[in-house]
Amino acid sequence: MLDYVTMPEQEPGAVSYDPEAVEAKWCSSWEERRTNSVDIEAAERPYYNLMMYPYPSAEGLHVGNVFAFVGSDIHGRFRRLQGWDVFEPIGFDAFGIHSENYALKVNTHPGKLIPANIVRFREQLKRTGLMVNWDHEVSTTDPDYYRWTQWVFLKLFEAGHAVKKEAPVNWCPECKTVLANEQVEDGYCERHPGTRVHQRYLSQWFFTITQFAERLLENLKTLDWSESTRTMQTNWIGRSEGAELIFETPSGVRIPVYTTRPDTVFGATYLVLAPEHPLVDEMTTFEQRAEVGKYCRQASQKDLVSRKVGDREKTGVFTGTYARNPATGEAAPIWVADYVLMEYGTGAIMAVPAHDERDYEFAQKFGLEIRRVVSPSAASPPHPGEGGEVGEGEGALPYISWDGVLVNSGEFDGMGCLEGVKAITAWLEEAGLGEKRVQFRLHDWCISRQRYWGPPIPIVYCEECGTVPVAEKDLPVLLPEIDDFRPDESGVSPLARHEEWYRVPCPKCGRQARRETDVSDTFLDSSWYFLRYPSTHFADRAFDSGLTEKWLPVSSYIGGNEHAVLHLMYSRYITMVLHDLGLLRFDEPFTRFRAHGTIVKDGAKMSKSRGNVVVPDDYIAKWGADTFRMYLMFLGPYLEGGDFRDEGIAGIRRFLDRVWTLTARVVPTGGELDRGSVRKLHQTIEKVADDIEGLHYNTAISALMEYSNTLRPATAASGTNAELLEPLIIMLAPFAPHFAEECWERSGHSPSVHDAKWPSFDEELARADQIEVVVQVNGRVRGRLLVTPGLSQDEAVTRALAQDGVKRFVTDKAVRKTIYVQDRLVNIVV
RNA sequence: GCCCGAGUGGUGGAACUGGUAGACGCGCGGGACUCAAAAUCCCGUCCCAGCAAUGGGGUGAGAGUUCGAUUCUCUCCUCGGGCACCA
Repeated sequence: MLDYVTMPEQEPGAVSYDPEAVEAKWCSSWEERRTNSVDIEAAERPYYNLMMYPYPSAEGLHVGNVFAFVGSDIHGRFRRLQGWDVFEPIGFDAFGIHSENYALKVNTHPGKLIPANIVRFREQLKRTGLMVNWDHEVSTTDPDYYRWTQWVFLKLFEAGHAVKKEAPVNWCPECKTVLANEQVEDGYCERHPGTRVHQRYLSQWFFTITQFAERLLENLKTLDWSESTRTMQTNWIGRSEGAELIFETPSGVRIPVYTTRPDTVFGATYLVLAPEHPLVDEMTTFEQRAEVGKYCRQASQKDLVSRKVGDREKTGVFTGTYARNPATGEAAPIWVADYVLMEYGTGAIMAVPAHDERDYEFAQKFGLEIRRVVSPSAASPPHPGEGGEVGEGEGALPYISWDGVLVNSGEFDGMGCLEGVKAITAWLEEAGLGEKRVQFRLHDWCISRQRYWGPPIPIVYCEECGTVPVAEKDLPVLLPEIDDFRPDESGVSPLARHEEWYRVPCPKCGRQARRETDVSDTFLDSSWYFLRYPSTHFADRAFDSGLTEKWLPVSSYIGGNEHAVLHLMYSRYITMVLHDLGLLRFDEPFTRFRAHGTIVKDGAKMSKSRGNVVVPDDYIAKWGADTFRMYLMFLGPYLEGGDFRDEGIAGIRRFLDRVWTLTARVVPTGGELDRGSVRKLHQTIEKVADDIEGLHYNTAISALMEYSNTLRPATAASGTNAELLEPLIIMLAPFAPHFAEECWERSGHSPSVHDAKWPSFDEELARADQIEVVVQVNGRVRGRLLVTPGLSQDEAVTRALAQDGVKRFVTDKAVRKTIYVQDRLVNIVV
C-alpha cells in the first residue's frame, strides 16, 4: 500500500498522514494512560453506553459488527465530550448452538476454539478504536460468569417462575436438539435449511414469561425505543380481546372456545378441536374412534411448525358428536382438525364459516353449513336464505369486517359488530355460557437445551426429595470437559452419558441423586449480561447493588433488530422478575434503545454463500480504522443501513488529509476572526450535536466536511486559526478518535482530545445578518431578496414586486393574494 | 395474506413542523502544477431548448388537498424487513 506517503510534520505542504503509525501510537498510549476507562466507583455523571456483545465466531469480526459498534462508540464518545462519565463495556456471547455446531464441524472441542476466537476478536475490536473499558470484559463461558447465570435460574426457580413441563417441542434431527419456535423457519431448521423439524414430547424447563405479557406490553409505551422494535415486540406479545364461550354437549360436557368475534356466534355452525385436545377421545363416538385416532396420530407426527405454515389444504375428521351453540341452541357437529392449535386459546374453536376464511375453506370441503350473520352495511339487506352463496364484492363470503351489521342473530339483528360483541358477550355471560377474555400469543420461554455447550441447569433430581435446586454456595455447576460432546438421537444432553458427572448426592437429604443434564438457552446468558458489566470485579455477587443503582438502567443501547424480539424481550422479562424479587430498583433494563440498519453489499445481505462478505481487517489495514469508521458511518443513515461499496472510501480519506493539512498550518489565536467562518462554525456545532444525538452520522460528517471546506481559503492565505480549527478536531474525535488525538497534539495540546469539552454553541454568532428570501409567483421561483432577518410582510412584498424577474410575471395582472413566510419566502398569487 | 419501512441525478445519499429539490461525497468533464504520470489544488456537473439572459420538465405511477407537495390524503406498482391456519 503505497498510495500515501507520510510527510515530515513541519513540511508546509503536508497533505497526507500515516494512519497505521498514528493509530498504533494512540492505541498503546490510551492503554497506558487508561484513557478509555472510567472510574466505575467514583464517576459522578454515569452514562452506561451499551452495545450488543458479539458471538465470537471463527470467521472473526464482521463489517456488520463494526458498523454496529462504531455507531454506538460515536454516541458514547460524544456523551463523554459533553461531560458524562461514559462506561462502554464489551464481552462475548460464547456459549450456544453457534459455537457448538462449528466445533462439531471442525471436530474440535469448543472449549479450545472459543478462547482463540476471543483473542482474535479482542485484537480486532481494539484495532477499531472503540472506547471500551477492557477491565470489565465478560465472557458467558467463563465459570465466574455462568455461575451467576445459574444463580439467575435459581432465583426464578425459588420464585416459582421456572417450571418443568412436558411439552411438545420442535425437534431438529440434524442438530439433535429441541429448537425454540424462533429457530424454525417454515418448518425447517434455521441452521439446517434442508432439515424438516418434527414434533417430540420432552420434559423441559420453562420460564413463565406469559404471566408478564400484559406488563411487558404496557411498559413498551413508556420506553424510548425505536418504533420498529416496539412494533415487533407488540406483535410478538400479540394481545387480543375476545370472549370464551361455552358449547355444551348433551351429556353435559362444557367445551370452552376462544373467539375474538363473539358477535358472530349465531353463525357458528360447527366446532373444531385441536388433535391434541384432551376431550377428543371423550367426544368421539365408537364408530368414529378408529378414524379420529388415526388422524390424531398423524397430526402428532408432524412438526409443530409446518402445521402452522399458511395455505395448507384443510384436513379433519368428524367425531360423531354434537354440542349446543349457546346462542342458537342448535346442535353443532364437533370436528377434529389440525388447523386448530392446542397452544393458543382453549385449543378449540367455534367455526363461523361465513366470516372466517379458514372455516369457510373447511366447511366448503366437508359440506358444512355456512350461515351469514354479518351484512356489510345496514343499507344492503341480509342475503336471502341461510347463506352459503358466494356473492360479489363487499358482500362476498367469507366476509369479515368490523363495519358490518348483524343479521340472522335473533334479537341482535341490526346491531353493529362492535356493539354486538359487547351485547352478546354480556348476554351469554348472564346465561353462564361465556365471559370476556384477553388472549396473548406469547408463549412461555423454554430454556432447556439437550446440548453440551451451555451452563448446566443447577438442579438435582432426588427420588426422595424430588426436584432440588443446587445450593447457591455450590455454584457454579461446572460444565465438565468431555470429548464426546456430540449430541445423539436419545433426546438427552451429551452430559447424560457421563454418570461420573451427573451422579451426585442430593443437596437436601444426601442420598444418591442425579443432576439435570440439560444446559440452558444462550438467550439466558444474554438476558442479564448488562447487569454483570459494572460488577465484574466482584466474585461473591452477580451484581453489586450500589454499582447497579449507580449505572443502571442502561442509558443507551444500540443494536440490530434481529434481536428485537427474543433478546430484548427476555432481558426485559428477567429484569422484571429480579425487580419483583427486590433485587433491582428498576423493572426495565434499557431506557433508550435504537435499532441500527443493516449493511448490505450490492443490494443483498452479506453472506458466505453469496460470496459478498466484506472483511473489515483488509480495509482497516489499507485505509486505517478512522477512515473505515467514518466511511461506514457516511455511506447511509445509521438507522437504516446502506450499501457497502469501495468507491466512496477515498473521499473520507481526502477529507481527513485536508484536515491534516489545516492542522499542519495552524497558527495561534489572535487578531480578528473571519465573521463568516465563525458563523459557519457555530452553525456546524449545533448541527453536528443534533445529528449525533439523533444518530444521523452521515449528515453530521457532511456538516464537518462543509465546515472544513470553508476553512480552506483562509488557510491558503495565512494559516489556520487555532480558534477555528480546534472545535473541528474535537467534533471529529468521536468519528476518528486516533486521528483527532494526533491533530490535537500537533496543534499544541496534551492528550487527550477525548477529555476536551464539546465546543459551546453561541446562537448569536450562528445567526446570519443577511438572509436570502425566495420570491415566488404562483409558487414558482422568480427571484430572490437579500434582506436582514425580521423583515415585515409589507416591506418584503414591495421589494419583491420591484424585482425585474417578478414584474415580468405580475404586470397586467391583479395580485390576488400574497403569502409571506418570515425570513423564508414571499409568494405572489396572480 | 397481515403489520412496518423505503422508492429522489450516472452513483451513495441531503432537504427542519408543507416553503429555493439534489447538501455532502463518489464518478465524470475541463483547467493549474509536472518532461510525463500519480497525488494535490481550482472550476463545472439533474434533464431538455438556447451563445447567453432565460424558459420548460423533474423526487416509482395515477389522482386529490394547497398560493405552494419529496413531505399530507387515497389508489396502484416495485423492493426490503417482520409475522403468519393465533380463531
